Amino acid sequence: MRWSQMFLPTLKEIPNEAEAVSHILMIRSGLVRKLTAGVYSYLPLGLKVLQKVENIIREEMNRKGAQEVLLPAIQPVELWGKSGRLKTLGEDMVKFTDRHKKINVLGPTHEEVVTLLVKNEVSSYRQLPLILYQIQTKFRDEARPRFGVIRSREFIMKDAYSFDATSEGLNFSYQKMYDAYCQIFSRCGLKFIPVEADTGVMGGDVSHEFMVLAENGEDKIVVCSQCGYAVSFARAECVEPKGNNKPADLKKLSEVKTPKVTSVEAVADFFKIKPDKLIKTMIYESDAKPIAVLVRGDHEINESKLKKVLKDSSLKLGDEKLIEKITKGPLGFSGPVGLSGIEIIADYALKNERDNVVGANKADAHLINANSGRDFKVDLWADLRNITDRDFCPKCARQIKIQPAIEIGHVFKLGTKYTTSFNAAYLDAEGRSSEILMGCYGIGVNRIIAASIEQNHDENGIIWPKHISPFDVLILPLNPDHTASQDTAVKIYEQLKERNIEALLDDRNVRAGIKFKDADLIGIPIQIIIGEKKLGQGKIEIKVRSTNERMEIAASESVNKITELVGEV
RNA sequence: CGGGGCGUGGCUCAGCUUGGCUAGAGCGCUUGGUUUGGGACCAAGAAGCCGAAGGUUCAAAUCCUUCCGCCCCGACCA
Repeated sequence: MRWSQMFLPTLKEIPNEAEAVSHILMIRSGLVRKLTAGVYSYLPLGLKVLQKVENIIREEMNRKGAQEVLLPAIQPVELWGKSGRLKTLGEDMVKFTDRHKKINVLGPTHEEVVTLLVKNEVSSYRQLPLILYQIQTKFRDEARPRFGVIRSREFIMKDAYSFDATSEGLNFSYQKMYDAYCQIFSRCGLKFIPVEADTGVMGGDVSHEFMVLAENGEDKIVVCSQCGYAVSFARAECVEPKGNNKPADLKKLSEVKTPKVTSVEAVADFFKIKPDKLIKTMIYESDAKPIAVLVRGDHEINESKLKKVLKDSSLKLGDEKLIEKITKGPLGFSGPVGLSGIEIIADYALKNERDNVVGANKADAHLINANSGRDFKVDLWADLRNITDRDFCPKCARQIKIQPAIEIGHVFKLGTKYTTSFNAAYLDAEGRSSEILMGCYGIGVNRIIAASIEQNHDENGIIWPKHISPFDVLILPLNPDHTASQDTAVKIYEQLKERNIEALLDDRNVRAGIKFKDADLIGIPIQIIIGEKKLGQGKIEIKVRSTNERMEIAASESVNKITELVGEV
């Protein structure tokens, strides 16, 4: 491709709309342009990268025996009512009413559609296992699109679905996809970490996320630099403290007037203590029954852990009315002392706490020196909170780190969650009917690009890993008026083309400085620099973008040398 | 959805506090010339109903009201 013919608008300045590095660089290097919040056009250079990534994905998926399909984006809303996800996905779904007054959704994901398809076509164990995948645009009306293509409302996803007769089969399919993902991300040149993950609205029990550490990530993962243990933040286990020894010299429980002091910070401030001496009491509603949940003042309740412990996925935080009914006190003054007719469940971290401050269950009052066992009874101890960076690794007990990351892939063992809703069953060799076991596997294709840039850039621009670079080499004849330079450049360009090496020829009639700056910005791994003086000595220069390494070689040998380099860099 | 910021040629921004003459700069673009290894220089140009609507005023980019859009923080989130 000749640059002068290419629609490749680069920007010198940092666009007003972008803050994250990958976002800034994607716009500056002419990969994408924004249409509206969370909606982007891909320009030729951006599309080339996208296609490279998609091809890697296709190769690895096909290698595992997955078959490509293309499922519809327009889906009747009833399908979503059937699986119960109309509610769970809620506002995130893009809906429209057609001329027949029927409501449709633009697919945010395709479990429903694919399950229905398979239910209708598969009825025997002989047709299993089956893995189907597609690469297609998904729509989600995100509450807050962010960081360019990292969280957008319209994005490209590779989604795959496995169907198996047995749980061993599901495990095998899951492992195949897991391995394919590692292969794909490695080939894309990403440093990634697979972590155990929460299943969220997808359902199922086992799940792994593939994370790329990046400053502008929206997710958090917990990593142990000692033993390498890594988990998603939501799932990270907090270790139960050893022992449960309350000394005998506990202080006396007493009430203190605390007018209008409700928040943890305010209470800590009022008593001039650290928030960790407080116990937060939250009233939840579980299976229509209220339950009191206690965590330390400086900790956050992790609702998905709570749901698991209580085996209740419909759990929700109680409203003001419920709190008043249960505690007989107003919101902000709840405490465990004197609560009756309600189960109390407490976080492990409170086990070794003593003489804490708690709400008095009446307006404008708190209790000091409250102690579990003596002043209130805990019905169940459990791990109920989010991990913090002061916690220790559950595997090796060293200090952990919490780091921001971008989720580029997620795999789930769904089991029968969808096949039950859609009654998708098969007959086994004995003629017995069973539900099909499913797995689902997603990759955020656009995110791979953003994540790659987050991970591979410098102050001058992008540095593409070789397999997803839009071109293999960039040829820069510096002086547009110097015929010998131009001729040499064109010759190299043509010869590379014959060898199936993709080159971009910067034949623009602009000054050298502009070519150099743009070259570094768009980040093609190998730059072939053809200058008038050096060419006079029969030499051209090669610059490796990632290392900044420069070498001079004889113009006559350039094509061989470049071919060699393309294989290496 | 809550909090904050912003909206002025294609891009980055000044002007707005304290209303006033013809709305500015740099980059980019067009034409001509000089230049040619890290975002050149000179000259001449094209390009804006100052986000939209309404109001106040002799007079509004500037003040007031409403709306729209974009970005950031949070809530939420395969």
